[in-house]
Amino acid sequence: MNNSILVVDDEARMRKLIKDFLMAKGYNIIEAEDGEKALELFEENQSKICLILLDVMMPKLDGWSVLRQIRQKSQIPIIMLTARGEEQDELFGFELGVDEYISKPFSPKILVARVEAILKRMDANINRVKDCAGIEIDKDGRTVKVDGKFIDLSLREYELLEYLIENENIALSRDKILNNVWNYDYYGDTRTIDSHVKKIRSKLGKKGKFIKTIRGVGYKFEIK
Amino acid sequence: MNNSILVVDDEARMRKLIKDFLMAKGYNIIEAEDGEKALELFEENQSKICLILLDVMMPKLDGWSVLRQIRQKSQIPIIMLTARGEEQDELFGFELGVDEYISKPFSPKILVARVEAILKRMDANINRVKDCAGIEIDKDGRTVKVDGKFIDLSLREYELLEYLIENENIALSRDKILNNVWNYDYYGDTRTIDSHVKKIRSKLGKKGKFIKTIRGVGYKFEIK
DNA sequence: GTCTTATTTGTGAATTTTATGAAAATATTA
DNA sequence: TAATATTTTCATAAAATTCACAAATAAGAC
Repeated sequence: MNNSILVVDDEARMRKLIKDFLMAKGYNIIEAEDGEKALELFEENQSKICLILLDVMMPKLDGWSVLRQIRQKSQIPIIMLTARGEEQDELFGFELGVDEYISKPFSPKILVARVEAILKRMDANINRVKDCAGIEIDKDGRTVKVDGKFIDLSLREYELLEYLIENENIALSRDKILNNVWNYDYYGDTRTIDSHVKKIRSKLGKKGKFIKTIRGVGYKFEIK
Repeated sequence: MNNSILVVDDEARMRKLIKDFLMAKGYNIIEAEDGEKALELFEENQSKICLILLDVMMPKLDGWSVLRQIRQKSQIPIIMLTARGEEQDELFGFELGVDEYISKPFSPKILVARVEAILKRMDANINRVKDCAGIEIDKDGRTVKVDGKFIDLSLREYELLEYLIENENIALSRDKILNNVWNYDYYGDTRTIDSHVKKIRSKLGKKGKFIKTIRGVGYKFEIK
């Protein structure tokens, strides 16, 4: 779907380098060789693009101008590519809405890491609904559907389930759960979690088994 | 603990400059004035060092050679310090495992920022999963895979294995193991460890042999 | 090779931990 | 305030793990 990355750089060699590494990670790449082209392509493919990699130094329209124009209508994440000696600009760029800088030359590892870090950060904020193997959780509506059917969860049940799913594949100790789902000043029995887990499991039906018990530790949400 | 940075540069003035800024940020600095010295010091202090700042141009053994030798046994983050005009080498350097470049002259602010950015990213990645010759251990999920297949470990089994692998290549006495894996107030039979080792070995299958017996002492995890 | 010592291994009882159901306490709503 | 729903606690049942013991095996010393 929208996993295309717009790469804007006047050097074909640089574009190719970036393209190779990001395509290997499963992203689709749209290339632009200058600022004007970048704006055009962004316009055309806005719905597909999830992130822009933008070189600062370019003929015709430079990176800062492109940035300003895009920021007038979109909050899409933008990573600026700066060359040597442009460090001084980095500090001022954040005001204009730069999400991150990568200075050339950069290692592919760094490139991929930053891109993924940013996308993850965005996802967390934008993605208010998450679907885990048919358990659909809508954080705005605070509702949960299992196989398309709404199920009723009480406040604690909902929050506990949300927390578990938020931390999919991570084993959570009872203490950690209490600290995050309950108020941190809760001093009751740690076993109260078990009761809630029991209820959630039964309300999830067959999918209740995705809440795994980690003996001696706590619980983990895991689809397996 | 391991917050030392190895700074390798033939110019004493440059080393001092870097040292001053990084020490102000709480890092411990180990200095080397040439490549040979760098390799020696890295060997000696491997467990303490968390990052290497490596000048490219040096007498005796240049930065690239040092890089290559270190990469043969360690994935420690390495930042190369390049002088102006050495740009052409940089792309090839990434293949050798350079994490980042900083070109001289650089501002102290940039130096510190890059160092911290890399360390932060490494932290996030290193901590999560570790792969030792096909034994993959995920601390967040508290799961262990052997050759891609999940194996079930009980609480003690998991913690013991994690402890052994955490201390790869270090012989651990039974007392030390008891103190670290069991609650410190455990006063049972020290032979209990043996039973657990046995179970872990059998669950690891062929790879169980990586848990070595150190007669008269205890055990050691070692891939050999 | 034999003797001594340490380790491995299998077994099952004791212990620990979790699940469950139900009741008590608390909060919410009408 | 009464009725209702939710949260918490508790007791017991069920499940899984831990651990001690002892026989078998292996390693090292002489």
